[in-house]
Amino acid sequence: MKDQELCCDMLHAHPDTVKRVRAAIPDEDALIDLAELFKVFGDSTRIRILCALFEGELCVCDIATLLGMTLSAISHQLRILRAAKLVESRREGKTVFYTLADDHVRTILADGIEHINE
Amino acid sequence: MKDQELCCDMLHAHPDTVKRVRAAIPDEDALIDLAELFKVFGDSTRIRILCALFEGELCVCDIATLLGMTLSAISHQLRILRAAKLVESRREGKTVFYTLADDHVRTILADGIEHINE
DNA sequence: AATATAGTTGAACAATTATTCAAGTGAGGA
DNA sequence: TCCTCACTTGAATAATTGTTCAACTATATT
Repeated sequence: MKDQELCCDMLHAHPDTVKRVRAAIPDEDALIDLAELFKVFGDSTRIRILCALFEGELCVCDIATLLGMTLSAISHQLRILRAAKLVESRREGKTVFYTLADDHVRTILADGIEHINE
Repeated sequence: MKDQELCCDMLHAHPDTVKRVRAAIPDEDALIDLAELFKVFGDSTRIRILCALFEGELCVCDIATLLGMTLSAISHQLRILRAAKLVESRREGKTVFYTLADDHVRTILADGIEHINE
């Protein structure tokens, strides 16, 4: 990140437009959080896990079997999904079951699918 | 990606559940495309560009000024946004103006914001 | 034609990240 | 208590990716 003067001389930038738009953009911290959230959706393993959980509660071993991946790989991804509050877990004996945390997941994925299918 | 047998012995996996869910999950190619789309949203520079374009058409130099970044960096990101069909460009003399390609961008970002603010 | 400006592009570098491997929990059974 | 199973975790590695730098294109001006 450099000074604006070093970017280019910026003589061409439209000062009024820049001023107006700058006032309207959300603060940078909020946008970083937003990017972090979408980063979580930006991996096909995690998307596949979320889609699997659309059908209901699943244990880690079921998810691993479904995706043909190791327990370890799935567990690492579930950790990221948990941190983003997209999934929740409950233990029953030796088994840990995962579910979708809320309906935002469905909504966001549905919007994405809509954009692709046009 | 390994054979399922190598993942773990999978004796614990619930075969009926696995079978049912496997039938319901979209095919892998579609989910890879979906992940690619969200990957584009998963960067705060690109999110900031999209938010700036909410306010209307902007030239590359304006965007660079707004974000305090180089023309080159912005141009690289605009290329990715164009490839994902999230923005469109038109040239007017030496200047290239960018706009949002459609309303899906607004919808997807709004859903993301909603998830964060809960 | 020569120059300047707005923007694009390719290569290189640094930083991030998904998966693997090996070791570690925690719960149930013998 | 010892063992097994379901899962978690940390470190290492390979692949991906954002920014910079330098070179290039395209348009306008003189």
